[in-house]
Amino acid sequence: MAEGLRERKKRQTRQRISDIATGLFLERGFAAVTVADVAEAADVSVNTVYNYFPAKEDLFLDRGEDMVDRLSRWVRGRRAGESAADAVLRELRVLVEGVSPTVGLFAGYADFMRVIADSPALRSRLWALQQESLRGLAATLREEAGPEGHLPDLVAGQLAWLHATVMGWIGAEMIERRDPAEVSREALVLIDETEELLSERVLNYAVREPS
Amino acid sequence: MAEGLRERKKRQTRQRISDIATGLFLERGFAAVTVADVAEAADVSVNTVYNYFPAKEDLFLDRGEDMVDRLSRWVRGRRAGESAADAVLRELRVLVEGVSPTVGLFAGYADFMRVIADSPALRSRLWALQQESLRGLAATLREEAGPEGHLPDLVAGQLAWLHATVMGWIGAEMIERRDPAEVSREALVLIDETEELLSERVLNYAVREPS
DNA sequence: CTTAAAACTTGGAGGCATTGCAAAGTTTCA
DNA sequence: TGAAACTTTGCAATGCCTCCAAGTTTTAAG
Repeated sequence: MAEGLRERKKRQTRQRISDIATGLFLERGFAAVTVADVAEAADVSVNTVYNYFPAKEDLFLDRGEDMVDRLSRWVRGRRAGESAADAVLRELRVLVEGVSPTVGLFAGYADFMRVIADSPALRSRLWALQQESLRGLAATLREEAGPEGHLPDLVAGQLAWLHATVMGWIGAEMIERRDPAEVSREALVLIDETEELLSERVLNYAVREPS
Repeated sequence: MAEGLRERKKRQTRQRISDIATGLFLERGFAAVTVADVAEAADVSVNTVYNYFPAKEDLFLDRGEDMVDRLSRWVRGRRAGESAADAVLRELRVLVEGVSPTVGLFAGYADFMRVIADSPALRSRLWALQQESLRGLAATLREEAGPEGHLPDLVAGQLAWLHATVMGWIGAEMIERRDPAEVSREALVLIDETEELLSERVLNYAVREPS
């Protein structure tokens, strides 16, 4: 059964509102655009906007929500013989080395980050997403390596910190309008340095047994 | 020159507003008390409240602001032969072992934490304070160990994470109304486990030379 | 094809945080 | 004592967000 007309329209409307809102925020800044502005530009009522998005911040950070699962996904998909940390480091290096937009390595990311950096509300929401990511990763590690003790939470904390640190650094550099390829190269160095700060205990946690 | 009447009154008023607000929040929760309620209870106008506190959240987290300097202070005060991490671990252990209210080890902390846990706005503000603490610590480490490379930021990240993790765990346990002495004992174990996750690199960073 | 139920949209009213402004009221200091 | 400096206050306004009741549209059953 093909998905109903209703579903399709809903997704389209949601996407349209989010796109238009993002455009306005990039153009004028987060604070300078009201929800009423967004509603008008998207040709819906303010109530409809709130029907799709719980809060104004979600209009801008809608996409970043796939970032929440990223760490858990990477760990769940680790290869035989790889630890959780190995998987995270490998996946991160692949994206950074490939100058992937997924990690912010594209010219337009500067504008995006500036909007966030200038808005306390958006920064807050971003931290909240990172917290969620951390919680999710801890849950995954408890599933994969047993729920005993503090280790799942502690290792999750280390890996989430690693990820947040690298992403934060990239954001800070990109906001200076630096060349993505150059930032990519230096980010790889940062990843190396950060890896050296992780203990063996962390690096060898939750190794997937060879099948 | 004795401090003027004006200064004294200002400090008293500020303190009174903060105290009354805290009492109301503890009693009814953060969201259920309006700024107008606080103003009325403190017998001042709403504008006066905003004169002293930038936002509603600051009425509750006023005290937590000494927490911002804590890590920097500990590191700056490290003893001869001690690294930054040594100092943080030592000071933290002293407070935890002493069942100090400073680290949340007192019965009333449960109510305090519940108010925060129930309010996204307060949680946000708390993260913001932690971020500030991290930034401050990184600055301190750059002063104390030289500004080259990423190391000051990375080590600051590790130490701030350690502190936030332990404090967060204590908060979570105290919110369950557990016995402070018991939580203290277990927290010491957590600190041990966490220390084992720090690399030698971190543990030996910024050692103060024997004078 | 008709029709009732379910789901979506909308307008309107209202609560609350926060800001700006100008009119008092108070404290300081010459 | 009187002007300067600083505080407090009332008032108005903006903007986020919620609730509610009245339409509209889509679905699915008959």
